[in-house]
Amino acid sequence: MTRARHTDVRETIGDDHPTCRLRDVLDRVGDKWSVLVMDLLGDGPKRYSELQRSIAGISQRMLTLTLRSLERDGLVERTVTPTSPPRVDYALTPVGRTLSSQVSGLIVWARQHRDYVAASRARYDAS
Amino acid sequence: MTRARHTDVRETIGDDHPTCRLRDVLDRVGDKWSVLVMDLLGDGPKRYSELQRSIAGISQRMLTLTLRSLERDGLVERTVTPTSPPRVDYALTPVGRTLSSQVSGLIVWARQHRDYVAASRARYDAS
DNA sequence: CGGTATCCGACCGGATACTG
DNA sequence: CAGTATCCGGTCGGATACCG
Repeated sequence: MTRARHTDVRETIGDDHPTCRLRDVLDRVGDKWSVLVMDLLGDGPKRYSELQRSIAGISQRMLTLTLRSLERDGLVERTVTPTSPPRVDYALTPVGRTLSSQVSGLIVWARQHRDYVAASRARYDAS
Repeated sequence: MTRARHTDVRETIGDDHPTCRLRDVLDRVGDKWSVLVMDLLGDGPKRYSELQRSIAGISQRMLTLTLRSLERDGLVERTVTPTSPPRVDYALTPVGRTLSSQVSGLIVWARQHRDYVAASRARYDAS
């Protein structure tokens, strides 16, 4: 939202001119909390409190904001069971699952190459 | 298998050791400029000024910082030709290419689903 | 339980100026 | 051409408090 601040993006990157859209989606992937949430939800629906426990370090504020934007993008579905106290479940939508599998590929990459990256950094910083 | 395809994101994130390295790598993907630069370099080596021209909207500062961190991570190689004026070329390393291909998967996803995402947002914002 | 509202410090990144 | 240095406004996100 209001990413328009960042000037007019008429660029040669990608084939399609509105790179803003492309960037919007990539920003979603770029968000570290979104990635972690989508990865967890790839395992199946989870309650709010489950997510909060699983992602130690995330603040209530950020968990809510993350879930809201994922829901807004149609990647996550929110289900409220009006018991008392209320129960809220989050699950990936079908489209959300397709993104989740892409993200999963990235995570696999990250795990496979983290030693390489760490070594590269050490070497770079040494010189 | 219910959770085999997932990473150990369940580890705490509060303590910085185990997961933060994973996150460091994902942050690289998360950076919007890094993604664009890697995508461009996927086509072959490029000069500094070519990148700057292709990615309209990027500041000189950010292009330099982005390239430096990609180089530090061993994903991009910097080659200086000491002519006058100097010429600097950037190219993906072999490992950089493997990440680049993951990234292109994401970009393909983004193109395929950008209408869906846009529609979801419109519907969400309307309610 | 599952949020919302508000404050505020940290950091990110654009603009600008200068250099080998 | 390919950077580095500095300033600084804006945003992100943690902490805290409160609510249905």
